[in-house]
Amino acid sequence: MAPGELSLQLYNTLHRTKQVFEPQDPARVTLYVCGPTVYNYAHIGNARPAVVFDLLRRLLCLYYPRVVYARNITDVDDKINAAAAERCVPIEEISGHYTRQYLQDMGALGVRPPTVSPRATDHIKPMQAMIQTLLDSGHAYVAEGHVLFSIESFPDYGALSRRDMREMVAGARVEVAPYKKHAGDFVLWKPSIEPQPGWESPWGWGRPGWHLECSAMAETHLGECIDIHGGGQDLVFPHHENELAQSVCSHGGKALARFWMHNGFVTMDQRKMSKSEGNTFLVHDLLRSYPGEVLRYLLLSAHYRQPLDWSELELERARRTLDRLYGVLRIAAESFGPFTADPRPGEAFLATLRDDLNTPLALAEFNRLAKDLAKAKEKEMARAMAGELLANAELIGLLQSTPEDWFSAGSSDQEAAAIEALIEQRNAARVARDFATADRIRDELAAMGILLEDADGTTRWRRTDTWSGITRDQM
RNA sequence: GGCUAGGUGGCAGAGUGGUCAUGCAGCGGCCUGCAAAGCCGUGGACGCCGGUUCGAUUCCGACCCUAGCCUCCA
Repeated sequence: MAPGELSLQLYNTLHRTKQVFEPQDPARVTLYVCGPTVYNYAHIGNARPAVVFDLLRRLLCLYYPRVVYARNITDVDDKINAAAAERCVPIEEISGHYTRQYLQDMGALGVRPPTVSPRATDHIKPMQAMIQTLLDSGHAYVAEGHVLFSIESFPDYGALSRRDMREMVAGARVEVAPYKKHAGDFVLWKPSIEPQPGWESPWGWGRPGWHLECSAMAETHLGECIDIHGGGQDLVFPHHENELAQSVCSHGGKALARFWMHNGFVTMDQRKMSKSEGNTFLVHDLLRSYPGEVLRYLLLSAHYRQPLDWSELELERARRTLDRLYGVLRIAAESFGPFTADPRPGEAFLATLRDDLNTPLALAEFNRLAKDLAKAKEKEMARAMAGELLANAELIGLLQSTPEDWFSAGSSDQEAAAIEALIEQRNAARVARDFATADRIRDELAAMGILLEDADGTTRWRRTDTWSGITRDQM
């Protein structure tokens, strides 16, 4: 990437400031994002990092020939054990089911599969090797069947989350396990008892601690130092702090990641959405009422580091916005189409994204182009606007349907034919100035969830039967 | 209590030391048999108090308020 104007700036949590991103090796850019623990359906808050870092990955791919993106699957965890026990099924059944579900739900949001999706259970060997290295170098100790990381062995501990461990001990609210040397020490390996999952190890039959999984998987797939490490803000402490400590100490002091990026939360009524609070919306459920693109649009409508308050009202606005964009494309295509996307997004649009993924500004660019497209009077102009709009949309993962598919929202060909037959009848009535009949047919269609629009001598229709019921005066 | 973010028009949400965000809603108009959609135009904002400055929403300081982390959590 050229210097200066064309630079990519990313906010680095480590330094709490935006910095110009330069990869260690432009021929192989590495990105690691903490993926889901698969014990339940993903809620919309879980989807935010998936969407945000999917976009970052798409952007990086535009400038670098090879981007290796790893997003792990945590498939060994006490919550999975609990879910399995509760439903009296094998652990693999829980993790397998929710892994598939996660990939399906994220796919519906336009999230492309990462380059690798490593599963924790496939990386027990490297985890054990890392633990041994930490034991050998005096950064870890064995106590009552556990292997613990000693935070006092790592002077930089707390640097990422800016925490003073002495303060934290003073304010500790939780009872500390008696075998810990320091209250902040965390588990690398812990003993298992049936039916918990476990593996043989030099420290007895057991399973890995959560933080260790990511360190080992990142090392295996991306190497000792990765370019960008991402995740939700709530992972900064303790997860990422611990991950960083383990990796740095087992790699002779080498940094784990050069850039640390954290997305803000999705909230509900200003409160963090989380499984433990029970105030979640599952992606799986939302997809029954809204196209994935609507959810993606809403997730990208605020800057990724800002909180995003989730509401029906905002969903409806996102849908209307996409309706408008598709509507402009539909009408313009009738006169000047079909359109094809430019080979590359517009430079103004790219500049917004290169500035720490300023998606609200990027989406504003859509409005500018749509406005110009709607006003275009000649083919050349229309094609230029639509080409740029579609190229931008492709990069950001929106407007991936055709307008026809978008507005018919899954209606079968038969249904569509029936609808169009009624529209014919209505238009015949209109020509005959029999407006009573025309309006009756329109009402009939409205009852079926079909909204009509007469413009430019044609009648267009769209499905509205999954709409939320929020009316204009409520917006 | 410690730490980290943030407080922008009716709502959502960018940004900036002095000319515009953008979208939705509102208001006026065009178009329409009527609607809907679209188009044109339009008002409205920077938590509070000081300071720096020719000038601050933007920089600095105090204060108030909100959220998050400190315990599993995207």
